[in-house]
Amino acid sequence: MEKFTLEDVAKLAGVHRSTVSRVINDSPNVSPEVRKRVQKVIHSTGYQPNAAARSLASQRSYMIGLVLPRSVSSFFTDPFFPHLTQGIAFGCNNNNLSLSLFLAGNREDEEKILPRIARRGFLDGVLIQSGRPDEFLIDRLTKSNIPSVIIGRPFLSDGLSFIDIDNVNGAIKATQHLLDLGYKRIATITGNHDSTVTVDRLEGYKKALKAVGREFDPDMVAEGDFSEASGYQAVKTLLPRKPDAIVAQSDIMAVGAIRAMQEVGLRIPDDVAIIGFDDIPVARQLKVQLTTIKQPITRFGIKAVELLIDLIENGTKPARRIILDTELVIRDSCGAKKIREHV
Amino acid sequence: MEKFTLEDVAKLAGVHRSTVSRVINDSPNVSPEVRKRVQKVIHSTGYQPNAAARSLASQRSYMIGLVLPRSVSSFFTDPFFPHLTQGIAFGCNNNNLSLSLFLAGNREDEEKILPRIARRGFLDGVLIQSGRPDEFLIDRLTKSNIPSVIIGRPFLSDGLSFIDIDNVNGAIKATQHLLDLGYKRIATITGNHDSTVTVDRLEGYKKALKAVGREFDPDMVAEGDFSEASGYQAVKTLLPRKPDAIVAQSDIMAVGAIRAMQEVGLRIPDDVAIIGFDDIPVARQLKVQLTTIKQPITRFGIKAVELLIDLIENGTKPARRIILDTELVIRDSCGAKKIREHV
DNA sequence: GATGCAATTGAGAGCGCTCTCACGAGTGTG
DNA sequence: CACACTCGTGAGAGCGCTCTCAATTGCATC
Repeated sequence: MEKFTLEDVAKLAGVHRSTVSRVINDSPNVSPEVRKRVQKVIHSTGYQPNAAARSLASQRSYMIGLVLPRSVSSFFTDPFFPHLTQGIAFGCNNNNLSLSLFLAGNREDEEKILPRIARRGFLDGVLIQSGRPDEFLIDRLTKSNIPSVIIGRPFLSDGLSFIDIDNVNGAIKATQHLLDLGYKRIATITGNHDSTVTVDRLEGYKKALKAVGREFDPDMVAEGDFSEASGYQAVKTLLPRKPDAIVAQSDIMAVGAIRAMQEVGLRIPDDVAIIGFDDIPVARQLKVQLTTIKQPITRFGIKAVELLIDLIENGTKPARRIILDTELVIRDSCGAKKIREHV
Repeated sequence: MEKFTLEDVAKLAGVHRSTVSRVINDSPNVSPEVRKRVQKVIHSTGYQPNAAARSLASQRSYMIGLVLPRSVSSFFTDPFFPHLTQGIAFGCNNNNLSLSLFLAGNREDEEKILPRIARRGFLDGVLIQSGRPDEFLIDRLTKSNIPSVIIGRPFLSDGLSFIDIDNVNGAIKATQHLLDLGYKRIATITGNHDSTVTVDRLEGYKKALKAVGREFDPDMVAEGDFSEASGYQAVKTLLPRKPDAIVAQSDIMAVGAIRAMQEVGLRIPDDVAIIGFDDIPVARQLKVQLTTIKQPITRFGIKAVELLIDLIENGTKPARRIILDTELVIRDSCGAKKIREHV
């Protein structure tokens, strides 16, 4: 098992190293008998080509990186990220790629990580979670010419390839749903303002209101940070404004919001309706199941990997963009299933 | 920027490739002036050694793998895993290692992943999350001679190196705390029974009861699966037995349990006390802050990486074990801070 | 001034693959 | 039967590093 190389396989099969290489990379130019003989040896010996040698010779590592800048601290508070990571891992498994994970806790980490990521001969490409407006890692990595796909629209998307879900439209659907049900005082809990996700979902919220001639009221907006605790806090701010419905920009913030409302004895959806965003499992597990905007999280991850492969194989120019659709999932937290006598 | 190699740096610095290599790997035998000159060139050109070439020549990849078998589906329902992953990532950053992530969704994934992990020249070692009793991946990987550290005591730990927290003792502390406060009918919500975590924590619970001469009552045990929903369900089973306190084997199950109890109007800790396990952030964010057994999650991850490095550098024999201590964190969910007139 | 020794540098043989090129055998064509 | 052409295989030159060994130098020693 120790140090078993191509050469050894070749000897056992009575052919030249080159031929074994051809079999492994299923090149067409090998006669059926020889191919069979070589495959038999490979199988019986459990031979696996040396990854480093292969990378060096072929200039391909078949490994991609997933980079989470320090700004993505919600990796640990929002189940969205583990799910996304899972989707990406699936995409990698399906395409015989390996996935390398880079988590930066602080600026120092980012500095330390950067040269490792950009090192030639290491990664074929990277997926970078978009972050704040001036994202150090995105800036550096995209400049380093390594094929990169940004997960989520970056603030400056010029010339960059990215994949995102249609946040604007998703928020429109959510707000529209509440409007259709006759709610009048629709508040919203946003993520942190320095995220395009927040910006886009807020824009959708505004657009939906405008579409029915409703005035946008800044007082009906509370800023959170995509954590459960921030949803809880946001409700404290919002309650004095007497909303009858809330658009939460993430399910996990909706969970926090519900907790806060239940504490003061408000019933959902009777007193206040609430709609989330993401459709993570917890949405289904609440006592009052959460109506939400479903993101195709797993598909999102898989598509991201496929887009990156496209860039790796066919060049990064021109920049490509993929926007995935969302879906309104109606459960119980907005009262759509009851007959509403409102309006 | 394209194809800039050691040789190019050498030419610019007017020395031989070997010398540049020495500077990069800070070998002592380089004169100060030359070292300075070479470093200047490296800096000004932004040179980074080719990872594949280096791995091939040195037989070290400076990359380790984190393997999550399909049985670890709670990666997505329990925040414990993202935190652990973070700890591991920190450990890697501190030691200039890269981290490769392998998530298996099903058996097919595991088969597909295995040869990639075991490929020579790819990983220096692997961290494997322990799983079910007959874990396919653990079995295969440890047999393949790649240095491996199991995260969490495996069922069959013979000859394997692993790291775990002291689950038995942690559960003793938890149960003891409730006993000390005078609770009489202490129930417990466990994880899935085919996990050593569950087994160990249940054992601690039993031991603590026995230590004070209390009989163990199987009816006071409800099996969950470390998910919030299972904690919720478990309470439904447990309530008819009228417990006055509950040891939940994870915070997230405690959250579910609390939700269930609040729904039927039980107050915490006045009607039922509850203690969790893990000390994830949510424990602090609940209205009634959760008393819990704190795991040093980040340190756990860092230590795991260090143990693996030890195995890589000094050989895997004899097998090494690290058991980390837990800590009782007293908050409000057990009533310890009020003066109890019970007993 | 011959000798020994440490410090510094250069030379070059790998590491285990891929991939182009050359070669020989087999096939078809006029 | 000479020719071109395809197909399968072998040869061997890299890929960009590391690391051992040899060569060179400077300096102390006797």
